[in-house]
Amino acid sequence: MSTSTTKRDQILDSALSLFAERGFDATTIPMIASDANVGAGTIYRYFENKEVLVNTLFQHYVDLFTKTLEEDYPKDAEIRDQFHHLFQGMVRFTNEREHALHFIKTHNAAYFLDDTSRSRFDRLLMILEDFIDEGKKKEQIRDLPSNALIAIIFGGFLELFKLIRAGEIEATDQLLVGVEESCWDAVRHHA
Amino acid sequence: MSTSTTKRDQILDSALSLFAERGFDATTIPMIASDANVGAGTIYRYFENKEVLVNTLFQHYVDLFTKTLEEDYPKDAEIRDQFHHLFQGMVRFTNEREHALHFIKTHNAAYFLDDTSRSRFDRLLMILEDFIDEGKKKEQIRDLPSNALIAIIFGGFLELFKLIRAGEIEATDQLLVGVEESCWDAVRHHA
Amino acid sequence: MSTSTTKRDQILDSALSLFAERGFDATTIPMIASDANVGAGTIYRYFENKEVLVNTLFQHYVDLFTKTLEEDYPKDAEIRDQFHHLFQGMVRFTNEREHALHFIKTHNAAYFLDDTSRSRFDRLLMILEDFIDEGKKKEQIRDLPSNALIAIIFGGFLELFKLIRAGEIEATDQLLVGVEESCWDAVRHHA
Amino acid sequence: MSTSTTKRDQILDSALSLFAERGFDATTIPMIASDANVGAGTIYRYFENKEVLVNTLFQHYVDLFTKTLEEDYPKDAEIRDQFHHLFQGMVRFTNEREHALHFIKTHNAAYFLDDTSRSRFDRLLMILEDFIDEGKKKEQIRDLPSNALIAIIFGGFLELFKLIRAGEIEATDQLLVGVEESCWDAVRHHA
DNA sequence: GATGAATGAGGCTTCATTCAT
DNA sequence: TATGAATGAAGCCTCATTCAT
Repeated sequence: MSTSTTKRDQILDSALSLFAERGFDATTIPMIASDANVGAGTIYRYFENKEVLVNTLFQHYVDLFTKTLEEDYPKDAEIRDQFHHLFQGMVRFTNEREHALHFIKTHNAAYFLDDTSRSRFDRLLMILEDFIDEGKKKEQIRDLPSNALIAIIFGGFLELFKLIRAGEIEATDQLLVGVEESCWDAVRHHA
Repeated sequence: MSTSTTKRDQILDSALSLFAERGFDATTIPMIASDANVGAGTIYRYFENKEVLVNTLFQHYVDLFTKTLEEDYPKDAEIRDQFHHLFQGMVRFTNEREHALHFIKTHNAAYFLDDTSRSRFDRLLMILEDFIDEGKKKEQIRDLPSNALIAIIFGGFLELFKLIRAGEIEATDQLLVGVEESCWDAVRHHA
Repeated sequence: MSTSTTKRDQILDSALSLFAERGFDATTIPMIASDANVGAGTIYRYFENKEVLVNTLFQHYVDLFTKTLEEDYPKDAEIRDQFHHLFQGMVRFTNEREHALHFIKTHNAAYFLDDTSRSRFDRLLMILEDFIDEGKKKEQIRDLPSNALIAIIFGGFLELFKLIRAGEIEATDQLLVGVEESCWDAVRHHA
Repeated sequence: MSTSTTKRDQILDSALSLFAERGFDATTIPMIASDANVGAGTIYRYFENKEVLVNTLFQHYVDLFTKTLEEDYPKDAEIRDQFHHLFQGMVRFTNEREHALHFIKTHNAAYFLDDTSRSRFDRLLMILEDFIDEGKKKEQIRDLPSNALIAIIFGGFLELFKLIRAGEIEATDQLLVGVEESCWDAVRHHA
């Protein structure tokens, strides 16, 4: 009856926090094992090696994030409402999985990512790109390169959540409304 | 007066590029030595150990960046002009020292930074904070927590320069003007 | 009375082939378990540990080989006929248990053999020694140290069967007759 | 002025004895390091990994043995004299490098040998094969497959030297003369 | 001062062995 | 009795650091 966490999940959870906090290279297998309360050898029953573990994790959260953004996406709504949907998605995803977005952000260009990981990440970017491109066509979004605009929102948003995680800012609704407005002003077309 | 690069500087230069490109943990001392054309042992004549090296480097570039932002700061000018000064500073610093800002960005929360490094980095943030706070007092900057606003500009700006360094965007003047405008719109008070 | 192979025998069979083919150290318990179609833990119901398993196996086949040589040994026949009996024993034993003699050969000086294994092996050698000694007394076998002569026939014979197992030579009757003659000429007293 | 043994040679020497005595898989790098009085890491300055070490060693001694057999080979002499030359070569080689021939013998079919090692070993066999083939043409050597005859001499000889190394037989000149005669009788054509 | 050979602690990974089911 | 998931000791190998030259 209990929502028993499997060992595999414990390992993935521990790996996520540690990779997010210290980075892949500074995180050792014994660290993950000890944090997950399993023997070091146990990790190898579930993941062929450390790189497979990090790629599995990366793909899992990139896919989850992608799903979060795509779910109930208001295809026919106003650009501003679509932006709101995406922003809310980021917020919700970050709240549910404290470290996931930061992990994705800090590892998306890493040398150890395999082709699958890279293409999953590209798919994620494409969602944002499509949104930006449509907004530009409707002249509601600035005429700057799409990836530049993505970088600005994504970068700003994540840097902000680092502060929230560090406890330096409290994530009130009011703050989030303000930040959303700020990010929107960064990308929207100003008359 | 001589322009001859000292061994110490060669080491710091090599360490900067390698740390920026691969990260601290994935960079080995022999890699730095070989890139700097010195023996591995030589590094230890100038730096007690790898952590001292990375902290020295971090402090050096944080200070240099701080100086760049402070130099000729238009204390009495309009907020918008002050923002322009800061933004130009970031651009200039990034252009002069290709890897420095990226290195600072990717390592500013690392587990191996010592107290001095952390406080130097805080001092850097304080410049931005002071600017923000003054702007808020004059009601020309949004009423959001200062560190939140810093996160947004800093985060967005750096994410953007990652793309430029990766060659995915060309850093034309026009682009920079557009990005500056975008960042400014993110923080300024909208009527 | 039943011919059903017990799990214990399946384990011993698999261990024999694997030890013979790959050697003790390169053979893992999971390999043996999987080849024997039993769980890895099951092996430990029958054998205290890997060393006990290999010693059990070694003793089993050394004893079997010993019995093969002793069975119907023509005590009162000519030396040449006794030699023929021994040689035929080796051939028969090798044919019946493809890997057994090779396993004995490659493991008879191994670091993990216990005293029992060593003494059983000595007993095997003694049969050959007795034969040699009697032959020397009758001046039908060369005057060389017994163990030297055993080494020569044993070594040569086994090296030959390695080739046969590797498929590099076909074990025709004609070949075996020739080899027997060759080995006999190596040990017999020449006028 | 001293014939200082280099560390590389110390490592090779220790590896040779240990591989010969325990086999490749049962020999650990720390064992080799400790026997050679070097740090474990030092081994990796000279050999990329354990497999490169064993292949280097194998090739070195196969080549040395090959050279020993080829040197002053009496091309135009009687078959018997050629046999004497080869046998003396084996004896000399074994005396000079106690473990080398045994190492070659026990590892020549190992799974970790690379192509170079295999082809060097084939070259060694070819010397023996050529001798045998010529002898068969002259009807002075038995009509048995060449590799079978090689196996018989090689196998017998090595088994014998195992005894000598173990101290169970003393390698007097008289013994060696007798053994040579025995081996010769094993391969020669009998009227 | 400068070097790079040498070291050994510590990381990744395997596998003999245990034990709950 | 049989299993195989779990463990952790130990093996291979890397690399920060030392030190003789």
